[in-house]
Amino acid sequence: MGCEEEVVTTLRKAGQKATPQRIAVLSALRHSGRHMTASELLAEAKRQIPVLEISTVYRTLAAAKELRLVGEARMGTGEVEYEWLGQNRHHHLICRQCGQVERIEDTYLASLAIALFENYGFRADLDHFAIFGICRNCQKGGRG
Amino acid sequence: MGCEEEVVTTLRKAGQKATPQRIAVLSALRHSGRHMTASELLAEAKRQIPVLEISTVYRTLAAAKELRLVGEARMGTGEVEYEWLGQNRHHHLICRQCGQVERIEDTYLASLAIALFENYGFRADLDHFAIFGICRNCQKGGRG
DNA sequence: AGAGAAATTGCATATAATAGCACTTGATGA
DNA sequence: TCATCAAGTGCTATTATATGCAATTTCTCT
Ligand SMILES: [Zn+2]
Ligand SMILES: [Zn+2]
Ligand SMILES: [Zn+2]
Ligand SMILES: [Zn+2]
Repeated sequence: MGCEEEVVTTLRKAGQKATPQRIAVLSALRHSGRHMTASELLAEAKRQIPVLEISTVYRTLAAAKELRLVGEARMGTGEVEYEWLGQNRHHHLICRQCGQVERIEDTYLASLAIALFENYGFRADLDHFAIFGICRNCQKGGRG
Repeated sequence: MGCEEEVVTTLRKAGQKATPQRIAVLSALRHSGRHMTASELLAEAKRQIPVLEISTVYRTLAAAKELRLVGEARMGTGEVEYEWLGQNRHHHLICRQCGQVERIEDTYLASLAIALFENYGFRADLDHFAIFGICRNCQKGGRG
């Protein structure tokens, strides 16, 4: 299934409207396969919808986040980064010193979710975490 | 040790200057023992330093966060909430449906930190997390 | 106590993100 | 196909946070 079709069916299934604006923004994000900021998405989606407004981009992303289609993370740059999640879940380790970003799979956070459910009955949505700290290299005194 | 003295010695030990502005902001936060927003802290600290500016409050909090004296968390309200950490570490579970906030001790996140260190050599700073999800009550169909 | 360097502040301004509101559009079903 | 109506959009205004810079203040050293 292509980006557009998946976006359209998912929105409709959730009782939301599949507008050209949303389709343009979300399929741009899904298609890129990487983190993108709201303004990057605006620039990209404007190629299809020239009148598109940044507020529509934000509202689209907020709605898609509710549906857990996209994840967001503050990676330490000024702007929030968004990413298409679909079924997959992953997280990031960010070094406070050298800025290096490492991607980690969901395993570690998944076991946290299990522990929280067993102890608090809380069903945690650990979709896309940014975890700050010091990387292996910088601990050794390296500059990363 | 009172709020002010602890703030002063910690700042000096870290090579930072203990200005009246910082002392007022940080000891207000420490003294309150709860989450406070930047504007609440401005209002409180202005009682001592009437000329205090909101930008100074933000810069003070950013510096203290670097020193890991204070934690910040986005709890789903519009504003970032700050809290004095000192030596203690805790986290919060926030229900996306009813808004209930539960406080959890550091245990769960501490074992995540251990796993990340063993597997990636990454020393994670899991100071003060806000974890969103659905609480026990709301899962049962309750309104929380 | 006083000089000097460096950090910090106030002020003005910029940027990121959100919200209100009137108008438009997509989905639904006759 | 068309009427209906809630959801979504553009536009504007607002809020929260960050930054540049000149003036001030703290700390250190003498
Ligand atoms: Zn990611
Ligand atoms: Zn590093
Ligand atoms: Zn807290
Ligand atoms: Zn709940």
